[in-house]
Amino acid sequence: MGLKKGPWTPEEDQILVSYIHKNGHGNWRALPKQAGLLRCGKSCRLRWINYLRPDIKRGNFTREEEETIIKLHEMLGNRWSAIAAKLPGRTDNEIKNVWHTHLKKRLLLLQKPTQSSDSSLLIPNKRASSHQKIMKRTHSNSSTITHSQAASIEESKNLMKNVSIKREDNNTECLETLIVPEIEESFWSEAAIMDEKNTTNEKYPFDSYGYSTNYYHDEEYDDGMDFWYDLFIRSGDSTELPEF
DNA sequence: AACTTTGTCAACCGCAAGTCC
DNA sequence: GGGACTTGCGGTTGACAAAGT
Repeated sequence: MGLKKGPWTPEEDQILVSYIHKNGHGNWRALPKQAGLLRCGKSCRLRWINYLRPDIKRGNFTREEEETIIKLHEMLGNRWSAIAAKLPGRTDNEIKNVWHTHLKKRLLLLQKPTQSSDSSLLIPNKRASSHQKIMKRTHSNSSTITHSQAASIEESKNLMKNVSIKREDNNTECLETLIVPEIEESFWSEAAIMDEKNTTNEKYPFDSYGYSTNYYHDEEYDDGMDFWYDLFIRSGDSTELPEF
């Protein structure tokens, strides 16, 4: 009762930091009362662990850190604290956020579709609009299902093949339709081979993580994932399939 | 320019494990 | 042994900013 919630103010940060520097944090539950903070102990602990600790590393994750997260997640699953233990200065919360906002989508885009049952993750929302434009020409060949139906289709079905996703808005029917093209098998195998060999050539200005290979830079793509996204889309249309 | 949608990330919540008495 | 309390973890939420319409 009477405890504050929500974002911490600089003043609260200052109080917490100076208290811990002076007294340590023996008992988190008792700490806020002793320090004069209107927060629960849990909130104080979280703020210290995730933000105020002196050994916290700030700034974007490096490529090496991202690769480490991907590899460790492959081995450990969602054990964020265990993953964080291998990345000095990074917190489990931060790693969890990076995974959900960047790495998971990146991997899903490059994974074989049968490994995912959640079609909503196959296409980053941010790109839905341009994707919609690109896909209009294939519209006539597709059947239509609702988004929720698509999400519940079992792994046995290949969601990437001629499935359209109907979007719903405030219970109104079908405002727009997204069509996911059939992907040539060669797209996935080629991407995997390229990544394994760390190949750099004109066909692949970016590796599968979305980083520039430095050999070639196409100004059309300011983001390596745009390159892969376009390649992904084009590979579903044999008339525009790049030279695999 | 106004409104809507989407992405990001700090913070919260519930639960399980650990510790103390 | 077991109940009360504390700590730590992972999933989820919500505020805010940026991007899109």
